[in-house]
Amino acid sequence: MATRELHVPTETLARASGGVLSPVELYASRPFTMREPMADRKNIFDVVRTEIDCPRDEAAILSFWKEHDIFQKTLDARAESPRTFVFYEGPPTANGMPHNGHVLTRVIKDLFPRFKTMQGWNVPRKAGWDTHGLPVEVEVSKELRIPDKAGIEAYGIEPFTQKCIESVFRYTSEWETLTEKIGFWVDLEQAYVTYHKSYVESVWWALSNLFDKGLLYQGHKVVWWWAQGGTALSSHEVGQGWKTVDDPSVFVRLPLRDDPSTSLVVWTTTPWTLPSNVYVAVDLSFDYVIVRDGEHKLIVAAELRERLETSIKRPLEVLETKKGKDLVGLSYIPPFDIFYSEYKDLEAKGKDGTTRLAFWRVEPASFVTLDTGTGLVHVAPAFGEDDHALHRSLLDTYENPSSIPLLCAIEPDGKFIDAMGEGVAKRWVKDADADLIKALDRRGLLVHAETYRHDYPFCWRSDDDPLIQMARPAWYIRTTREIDKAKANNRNIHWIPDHIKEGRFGDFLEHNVDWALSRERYWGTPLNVWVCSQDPEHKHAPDSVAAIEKLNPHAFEAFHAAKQKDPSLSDHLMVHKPWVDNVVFPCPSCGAPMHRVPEVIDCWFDSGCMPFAQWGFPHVPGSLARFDHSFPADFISEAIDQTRGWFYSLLMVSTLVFDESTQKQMGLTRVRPVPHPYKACIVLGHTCDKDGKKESKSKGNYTPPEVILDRVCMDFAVIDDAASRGLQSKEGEAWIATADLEGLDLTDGATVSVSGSSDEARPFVLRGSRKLPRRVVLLHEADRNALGVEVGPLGANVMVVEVPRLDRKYRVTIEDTQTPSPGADAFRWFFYASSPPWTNTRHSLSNVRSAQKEFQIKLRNVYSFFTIYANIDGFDPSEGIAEWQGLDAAALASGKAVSAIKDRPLLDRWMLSELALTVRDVTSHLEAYRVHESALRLIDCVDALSNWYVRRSRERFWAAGFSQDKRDAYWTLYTSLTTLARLCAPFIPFFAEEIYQNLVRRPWPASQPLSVHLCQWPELDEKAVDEALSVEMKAVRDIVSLGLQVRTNNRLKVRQPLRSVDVVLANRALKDRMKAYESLIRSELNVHEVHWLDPGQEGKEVVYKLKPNFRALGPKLGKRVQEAKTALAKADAGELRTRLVTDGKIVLDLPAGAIELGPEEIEISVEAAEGFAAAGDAVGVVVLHTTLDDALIDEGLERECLSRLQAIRKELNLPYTARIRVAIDGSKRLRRILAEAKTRLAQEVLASEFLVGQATFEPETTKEASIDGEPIVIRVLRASE
RNA sequence: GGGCCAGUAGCUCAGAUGGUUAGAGCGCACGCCUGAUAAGCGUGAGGUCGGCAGUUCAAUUCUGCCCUGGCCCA
Repeated sequence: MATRELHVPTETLARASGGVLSPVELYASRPFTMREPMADRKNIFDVVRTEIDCPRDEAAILSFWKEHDIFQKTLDARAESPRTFVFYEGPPTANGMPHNGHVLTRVIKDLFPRFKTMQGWNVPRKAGWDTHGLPVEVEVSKELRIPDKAGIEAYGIEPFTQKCIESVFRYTSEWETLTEKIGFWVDLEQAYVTYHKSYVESVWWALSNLFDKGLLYQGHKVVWWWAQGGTALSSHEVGQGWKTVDDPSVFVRLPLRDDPSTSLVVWTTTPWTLPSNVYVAVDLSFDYVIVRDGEHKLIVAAELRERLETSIKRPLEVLETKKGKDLVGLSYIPPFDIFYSEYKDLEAKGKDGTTRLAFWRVEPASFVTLDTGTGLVHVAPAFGEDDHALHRSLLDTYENPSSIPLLCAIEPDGKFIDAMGEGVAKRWVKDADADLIKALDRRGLLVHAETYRHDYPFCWRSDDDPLIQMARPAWYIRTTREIDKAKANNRNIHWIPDHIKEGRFGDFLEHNVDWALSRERYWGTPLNVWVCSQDPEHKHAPDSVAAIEKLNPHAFEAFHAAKQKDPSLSDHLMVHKPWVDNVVFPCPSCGAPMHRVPEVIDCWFDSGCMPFAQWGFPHVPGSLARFDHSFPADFISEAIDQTRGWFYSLLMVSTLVFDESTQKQMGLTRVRPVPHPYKACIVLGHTCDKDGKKESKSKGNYTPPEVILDRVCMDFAVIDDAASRGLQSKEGEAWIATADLEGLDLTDGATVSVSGSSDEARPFVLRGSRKLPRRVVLLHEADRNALGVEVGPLGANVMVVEVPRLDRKYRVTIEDTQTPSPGADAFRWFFYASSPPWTNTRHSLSNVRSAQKEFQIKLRNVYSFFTIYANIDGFDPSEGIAEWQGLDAAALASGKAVSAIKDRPLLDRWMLSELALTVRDVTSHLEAYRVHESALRLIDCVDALSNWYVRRSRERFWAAGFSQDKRDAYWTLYTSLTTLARLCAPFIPFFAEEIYQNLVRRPWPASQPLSVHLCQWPELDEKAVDEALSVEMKAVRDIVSLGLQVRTNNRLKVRQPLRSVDVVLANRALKDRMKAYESLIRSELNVHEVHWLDPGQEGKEVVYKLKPNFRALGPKLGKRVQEAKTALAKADAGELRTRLVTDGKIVLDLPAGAIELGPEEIEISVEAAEGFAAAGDAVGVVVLHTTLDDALIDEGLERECLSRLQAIRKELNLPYTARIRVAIDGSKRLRRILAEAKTRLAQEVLASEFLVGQATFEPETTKEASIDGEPIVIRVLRASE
């Protein structure tokens, strides 16, 4: 027997001080071979190891795959297939560590390509990396301690982008390791990278295409602006930073120009926007009142008057009521006059020929509400989104929009312009609020000021910096122009779950606004728009470096020169800032030099170009064919947060770029109809902790993937009694948070291995406490010394994220060395089986283990059972057919002495039918992307195999000799296991491979495919399907279940045989078909006879119950159905039932008259009467005859003896085939029984000598016992042969 | 604040086009089995199907409102 080291070598632990071991290191420390011989070489199959250690087995499989390049072989094998299944890999960013959510995504993504490959499709799987964008810049800025954009400029954009390139692949090795270990087969070597020159040029081509179609334009966009960083934040980033804060809330009076004694009252929580005020908005239909407030008259919404009264604690007498529409057009004096003197008389000329003042007018708007404020809304188009929209819509009605400026009193750095004057100019807007309020008060314009608590966004990376909304010049894609096409495209996508189509995604398209494309940043695809220095209306969007060089062959000279100086300069930087900013070429219209606009683009646009940019289409030679071959994708999958991300960018780019004419023009072989670029999309939920909370690094409520994949261990910061919140440390004990204890799937009192900075790992008793925070461990002083650790400077206040990075002397690693991690298959299976993929998944080590036990371990037990007996019996599937290929029905039927399915025993036919139905169902589920359903179906099948087929067939495998019945059993089990191995292969590729290698490759090392992943997907064996058999077997299992229930209730152990059982079936039609199952029922229930009773034959142990068939009678009787129910319950059920059988109908007297009921309208159930050894449910009633006679008791005693003998065999730890010598002595009765049963027993327990009475040998073991009061002495010696 | 999703046994999840006894697995309790044995099997307890109204002969299922969690958006 091979032995296995259960402890982790100390040198491994020592190396672990740098963090979690890489798998390569980890597995290198474990010696093994692919097939570790566990038993005799002559065995046909390897014996399955008793202990379960999936990480170790999976590592062996991984190296097997690597050694034989199996992934590549699966691609090669299908390369010529006429059917291509297209999968797009949504690029992750590699500048963060992969987490459980990525595992979910990757295992779902992996499932379908594997399935389709086995079905014979060609499935290219090109990996990709998303490398651009603000997160990368932020990461690099942090590292370089650069606070803002000015800092980046000072540092130098060129070295900065260099740093960005280095940063984007910081965690690549972690990603690749994880990808490999979870068995995600994707072509990492050919991965596309969004910053690569070929990729950028593809994106340029797409943008150029949109530019030519007039879909790219420049305008203003109100953005959430991080003034300190000088950048806009994406909505996603804004979403991360909302906080509840107190802001000033001011009510400001704006005197009417024509009647300064009357004022509009507006309300705002951002006083700093008041200097930029341009309009006041009202709702046309609201009522407004003019009220008296001392010497002033104020205008507010009627409904909000009282609230204002309460705030200012003064009565506001109503003088007059007006409609909103009466206020429209009034002019007022703005609160600050920085723009007033210059623009107060600026006129706007309407397209209708009218003339009006451009600014400081009351305008109607739909966004005015009566929730807060005054019903009069201060509008500053430079800031609010609604404000800006109102401004735009007014401009649209003017003849002279370009002469109407956008008034803005602050600079992009968030500071006031000089015109604001002393005290306010150059101040950060939020800091100036108080002074602005004071100024308003001084000038008598402040009606009221208070504070207002609300949610306000802050910068997610610098949470002291509030964001401000601000209109910025920006480039847009005019998505709204083609939104109907996008919607039509969406309607044709197969969304899983389908509510995404009309729900979240449809909704998003419904409220579509133009795509704000540009970013005022550095590390991104540069926007390829050049503007003429003579006439800014001349713009040009070249689609590639070559196109630029055509206009100016020296355009990239600066880059080439730099490259010559420093050959390590990445070629990809050529198309990035700052190099591309130096590119100048003559304007095609007038010849003047053109310069590029400064912006880069939204990196979501990069990702949306992935279907063609991954091939460098259309510039890279051969890219047309590759793109043509892989457009659109059959399948993509990402988490739900990609709805507005990748799902949208893909759809929108494809819709806009690849309209019919572009497809034709670019030379695609055929025009792809919608949907494109993806036909089906599985939308995934998020992974949560076991309490349903989102996994979070800072909270520590996540299970690191390594714990599932490698070793059950975690790092903890060391604390002592001083920081233990009252807990007392004890030598040999380690106290941690209960949540962490559960996270490791351990219970209080478990023994674990703890290692510190000294090399030695020591055993500890683990204790859980609710008082401790996560990721700290309380250790006794003596233990701290022994481990070479001490309390860190932060004590118990250390942050969870910091723990793994603590110096080795401040932390320990706690490991459960007893139980290996569940491994990659378990990780995968958990995501398939635990819940539908779009619901949030509660992930934890114990949940993963549970799911594994339910399926993989059960399958493993059956597989193990098979190898044990097949080896003993010498069952060799390859006997006589050494060149066998394939495993389908036809092939399997050709094995030696294989009987046709129809000739096999019932149980075999049933199992093969279940198997065939599983093939049918799993195939159709996968074809429709129903992951969870297919997993459930597999669980059912394995359960049927283990829990019924093997259980009921065990005796057949134990039988002496090699009868046809035994052969049938082996072939059935062999067929089931090898079919399941293939069905499971996409789900649990490692274990499927193990089964396959052992059960298929070992008998046929040459002729069968090298790997299960090179096999054909199982074909449905129609001949094996027998649905009636399934129904019948279900009934049998129910009957057995009832019988066992009766035994339990009456304390009749199964070892004691009983004379007979009576069965009354609810469904009489089943009765005749049940005969065939009698022997099954007899042996399961250990009874001699089964009697199938007709209704009426049963005695008092059965009662009938009648009730209406509500589904049938409800619509017919309406309210009276309840009366019928009462009447049926009261009636003599037995008699009515008989009448129903004889007459085919009954008449029921109801209060409102008699009614006639047919058999379809009544439900009859049988129940066991009280006081009998009987039980019943939907299938019928089972009655046991419990009287025992001497013969039955003798039989029971014989079985007892057998059981004791087998127990002794087990105690002696005998091999299954070892012979023994037996001598049994006991009471007279036992001696008689044993003498009669001698031959049978000897055969069962493999006794070469079976004596009743005294032993003639020196026994190895002697057992004295008493069976039901009968004394017995058993002596056993293992036989020499 | 708005939208979408989810809420069913201690846990993880099924299910029901509205039909009167709501299921499975795990866990727990009790027991069985002992040639899959650091396994296997059975039985049992455990649910006002998130809450409140409404529609209906009948609601866990349909409708409305509310609560909790998650995500997206403001």
